[in-house]
Amino acid sequence: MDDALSSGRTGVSVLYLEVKRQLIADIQSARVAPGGALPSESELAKRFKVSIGTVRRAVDELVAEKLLIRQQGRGTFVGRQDRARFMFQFFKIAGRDGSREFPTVRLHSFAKSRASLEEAQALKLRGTPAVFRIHNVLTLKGRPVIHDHIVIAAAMFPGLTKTIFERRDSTIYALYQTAYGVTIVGASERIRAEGCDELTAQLLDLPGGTPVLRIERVALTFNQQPVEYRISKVDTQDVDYVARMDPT
Amino acid sequence: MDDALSSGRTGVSVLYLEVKRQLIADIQSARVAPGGALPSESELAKRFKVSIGTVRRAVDELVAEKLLIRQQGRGTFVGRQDRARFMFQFFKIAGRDGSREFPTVRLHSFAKSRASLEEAQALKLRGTPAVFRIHNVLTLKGRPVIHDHIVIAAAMFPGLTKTIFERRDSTIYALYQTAYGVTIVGASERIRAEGCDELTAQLLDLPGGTPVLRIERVALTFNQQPVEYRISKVDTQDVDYVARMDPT
DNA sequence: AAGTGGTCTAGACCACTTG
DNA sequence: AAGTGGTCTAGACCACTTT
Repeated sequence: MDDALSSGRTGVSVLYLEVKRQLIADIQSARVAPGGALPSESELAKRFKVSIGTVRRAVDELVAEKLLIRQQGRGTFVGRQDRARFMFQFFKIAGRDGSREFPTVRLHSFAKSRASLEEAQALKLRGTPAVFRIHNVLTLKGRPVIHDHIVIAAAMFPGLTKTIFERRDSTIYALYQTAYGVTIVGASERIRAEGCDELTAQLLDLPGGTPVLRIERVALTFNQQPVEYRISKVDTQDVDYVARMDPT
Repeated sequence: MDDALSSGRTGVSVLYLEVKRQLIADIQSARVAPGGALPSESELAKRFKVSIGTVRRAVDELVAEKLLIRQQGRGTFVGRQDRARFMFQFFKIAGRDGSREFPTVRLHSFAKSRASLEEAQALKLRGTPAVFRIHNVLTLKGRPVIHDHIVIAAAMFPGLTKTIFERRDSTIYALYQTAYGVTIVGASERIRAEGCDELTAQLLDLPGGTPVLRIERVALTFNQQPVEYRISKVDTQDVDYVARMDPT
């Protein structure tokens, strides 16, 4: 993170996008660690040889994308995958009354095996590569309501073990970020209703065939690269999946 | 839409928010019609006695909220509730292969009656007010897959009849906007899985009790005011509800 | 050619945090 | 008091659309 922008002013300027790309590169390569402070805006303006307004525009977008956090009077910091952010951005389950609560997570199984074709496709991997396969049971208000099946490429998380996974002190996405430098920036989900399978019935203590929500999530890092494929089965007798449709 | 900003610079400035409020008021009161052009940015800057950059910031946000549409070289226009926008912002159902298609809509029933307690609460109305109650069947690729139950306050749509409703030439939200000046700006949804009821089974040609997606939507106009309460039952054998989780 | 939005600049002044 | 982000200004220049 040292020099002015190299881009040869390619006809169509959009200087601020070049600044933004540089900042993303600096975040991605961990030249600035999660939680760490960026240089001040005037400093960045000097380095990139642009006006401070142009830096602000680039930073504005990164703040909107939650990669950076501004604090007036203090500075601008690299965003962290903490609990609050997880609850806000990724955990869409709420009680009938609208209550939102961080779930208790119990690891049911952790294994290394080969991806199915469907899983490999979702993760954009070729063949049937080695993956970690994790089953979790999430509890809300003392009742098991979610059965998560998580699949991640072994190649992206070298040396991951059951112990490391269990001993994490925050969210799974925080583990990805701090231990493997993999920042989840978004996800896409596909949801449907189905009669629940046997494993889910057992884990959630439901009669077989009870209608459950099936949420298929692909979590993405920079450049839309898939990181995690997760299938959640949700017992929606007491909870809902809540979505807001603000103009995108 | 005539004078400079009246706000007495109340300590904390945020001038651009004042401009934004003014512009919203102008849109809401239909001083500028849907599809119509706003005055140019320099014109607005003069009227509001602010710099053009401040106008731009206000307009930027309204564009992000899809209330305004900018077209370089042409002008800035008030957003319309057309099919494209409906598909993009509100219609979240896609085929297994990801295909998105505008559904064929068949009116099943149109009636005026009283709101249930639950409906009144969702629409933030007191007592059990008169409502229009509409059942629609939506078809994709020749198969009925969605059963919509729509509830709207009669008071907000005076003179609405089955004929007016059926003869609309675009989306329901376009009808709200053009015929009643009610612009839908967002919605919140609660989703769960349940065994399908009898009416839905009949309309979607399903065996009773088949797991279906139940989507409860409250569509909102300005100031988060509820306009429409809609319960959609979706047969997710061939389609999914798709959601993107970009940082909000 | 005239008018619109789109980008960028250079700087003023304010609000807030820290030492 | 010094340093940071937050708002606002006044203007230059560019890209695009319309006449």
